[in-house]
Amino acid sequence: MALGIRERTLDSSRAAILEAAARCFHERGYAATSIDDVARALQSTKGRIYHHFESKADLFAEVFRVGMDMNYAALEPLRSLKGEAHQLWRRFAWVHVDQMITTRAFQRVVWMGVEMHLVGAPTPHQRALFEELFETRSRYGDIFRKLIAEGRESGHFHFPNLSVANQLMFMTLNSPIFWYSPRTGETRADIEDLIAQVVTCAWRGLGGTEGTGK
Amino acid sequence: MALGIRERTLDSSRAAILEAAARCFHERGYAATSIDDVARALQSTKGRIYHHFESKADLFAEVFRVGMDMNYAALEPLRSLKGEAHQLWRRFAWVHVDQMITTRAFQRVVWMGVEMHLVGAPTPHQRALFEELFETRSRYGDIFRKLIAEGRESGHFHFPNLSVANQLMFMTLNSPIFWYSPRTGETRADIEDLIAQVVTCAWRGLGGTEGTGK
DNA sequence: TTGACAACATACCCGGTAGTATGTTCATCA
DNA sequence: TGATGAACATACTACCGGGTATGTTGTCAA
Repeated sequence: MALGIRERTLDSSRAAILEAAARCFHERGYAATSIDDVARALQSTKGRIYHHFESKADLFAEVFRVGMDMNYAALEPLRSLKGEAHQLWRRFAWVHVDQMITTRAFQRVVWMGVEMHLVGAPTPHQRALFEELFETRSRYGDIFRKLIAEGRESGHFHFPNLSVANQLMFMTLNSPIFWYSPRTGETRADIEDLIAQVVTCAWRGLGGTEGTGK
Repeated sequence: MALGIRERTLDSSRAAILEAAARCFHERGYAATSIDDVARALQSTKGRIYHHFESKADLFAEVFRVGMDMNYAALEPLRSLKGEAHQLWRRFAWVHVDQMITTRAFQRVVWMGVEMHLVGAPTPHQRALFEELFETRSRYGDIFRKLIAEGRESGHFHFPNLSVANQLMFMTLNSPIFWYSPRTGETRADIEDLIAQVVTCAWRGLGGTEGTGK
């Protein structure tokens, strides 16, 4: 049975709201963004948003979830790859940085969510929701943590403390969400050049032996 | 003439407010922090804060300024040093990271201020004030930018794009404001160990030749 | 000692915002 | 074709937070 207009528009309407919310949260932060702001960005009104989302915190959580889902989806094709950890790391890191650039509004929300922790989640339901999202985010981080730990054991990475190295690595890989903004006339090649610089910087930071990364 | 109680307490009272404001902004962000929050942190009331500061934005700006002042003050003893750029960079970077850790609440506010740009500064007076602070921050950044540019020319650093390298470097050096939190029983040696890891990571990221940094 | 003023505390105002209650429209289906 | 409900828009409420107006107390100078 073919989908009716309702079924076809529902997801796209939700998606449009999430997109606008991501942009607003990205630009102004969570607290400084009002639901009316998001509605204005949609050329719409509050009613539409509250029809699809229970609360502001819930909307934020959904943006967070979508952002994480996009990350997992982007990494998925690589999960089955076999090979040395440090080489896998480079491919994973590349995809991650690509995500940070191409979906940066959502990724910024993920960042903000991790930063905020449980501040501003009054109801138990919301706390549980966020706990679950943090868990998801944490498992995502573990993918990379595991790779650099293995890379160190195999002698391809060199750093004294795993947790610190992991923090510093993610800082570099995530950094485009703070300083990247699209330039007019920018090509895919320009972006890939940027990605390469970021990945190389993180690679070096991990003490990766020069030249063997690519 | 000896200072009266008023003169002696004025600065310390202002300083206490700035300290509390820095902590609140650090923990909850600018928009989510109310003046009452800061007052509560001081075991005090709004009246005290508005007696010393014109507005919330003004208070924030002052915290920003103090943070930047501390950075400049910390670097000052090194400004007269002569030597090769890449070696100077390491000493400057060390001091910078130390600042990020030991005065992280203020430094986080500086970060937030740069992030917010001019959003939420409605009056021309506030805009001008923030413009000046950004200018100060920008000049501070130029100190490092100049060093890594010279270090590249002398063949000690290797990176394709100066602006990108500068961004990535600062991301690493600033990162403790996001992930560092003091541990119980932590010694100065522990902190210096941390600083060393951060500086080394940034050094490597810049393509610094291994071993010559220390 | 007393007037003046700094350094607050208290009480209040008002605009903005999260959330709700109530229309309104239009597709779908019996 | 009329009833139903999804997908909104509109109108409203309650509250919070920035800012102000007005006490209150202690200090200092004359």
